[in-house]
Amino acid sequence: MPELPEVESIRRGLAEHLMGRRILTAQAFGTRVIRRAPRGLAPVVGRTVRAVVRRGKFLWCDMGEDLALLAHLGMSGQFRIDEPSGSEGAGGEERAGGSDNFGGKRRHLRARFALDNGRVLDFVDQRTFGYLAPVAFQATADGQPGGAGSKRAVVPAPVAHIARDLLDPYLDETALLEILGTTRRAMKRVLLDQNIVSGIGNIYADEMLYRARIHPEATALTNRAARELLHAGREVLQAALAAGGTSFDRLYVHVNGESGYFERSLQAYGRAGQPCERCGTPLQKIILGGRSTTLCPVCQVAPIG
DNA sequence: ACTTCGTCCTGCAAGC
DNA sequence: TGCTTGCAGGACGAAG
Repeated sequence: MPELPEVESIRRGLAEHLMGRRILTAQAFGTRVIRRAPRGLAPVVGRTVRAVVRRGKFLWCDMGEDLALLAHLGMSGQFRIDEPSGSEGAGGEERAGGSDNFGGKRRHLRARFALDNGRVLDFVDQRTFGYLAPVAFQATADGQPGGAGSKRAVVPAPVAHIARDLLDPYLDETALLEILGTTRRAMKRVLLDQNIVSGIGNIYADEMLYRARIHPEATALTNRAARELLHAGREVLQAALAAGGTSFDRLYVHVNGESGYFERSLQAYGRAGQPCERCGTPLQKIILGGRSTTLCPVCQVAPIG
């Protein structure tokens, strides 16, 4: 489940390989990957990648002339850049679980782009929650003129409602703290709401709340707790980002969906039943908003103002 | 207007 | 052993 750190790592890898590259051909396999692309992938053919940009878990190639190739990885989407089939070097495959056919049409291949440097960009996705769509740009609602030090942004239209993330220097932190302090929704729901703060998924939401010692069902936080949550959140994201930057191979834009993740440093997610690293209490698993949630029933409390 | 819920999809794990 | 069932997840549209 790629969240902000993973998507940012992928963005960097893509930028390295795609900047200035022209797309010669674009092919979608099946219709699901282009379900949000009325005209399919055709609009990007012949266009050149000017930049690779991210907002929350969305990323896109800026193709200039009011065109973006928008991508969401869903749960299992991967980008891969390969040499032309048949010319791959021997012994280059060392990845655990690397059972894909190399050179031919690999399993779960959803789209393929031919680049002007002879390489191929593949979009691979097992669970098909990801998608690609050539779209136009639109100004965001955030950064109201005169707003607190925020800057207007222009993003692909389908992303205009997505908030900035915790690592975004233009995040309106005052407004976010206000929401955290007054909301009547469970705090984990708020963290997962991409319209409030973006980039956080089920894994890092649990981590942030655990580290900030805040119960996932806590509502309106005290100012102190809200600040603590943002602080813990930034630490979690930055640590994961630092770890993710090291897992790149030359031609592989993405870490392997399973093994490449930053699970080593996770203290809450997926550890239900195991002892809390702080107090030894077995971590508890609950369902919140239809999503599995892991927490320490002793350490994590609902701050009452 | 606001919040919650159901849906999409596939592979793996657990249960009978 | 082989089958069925359940679970996982992000984001969106529908329903409350």
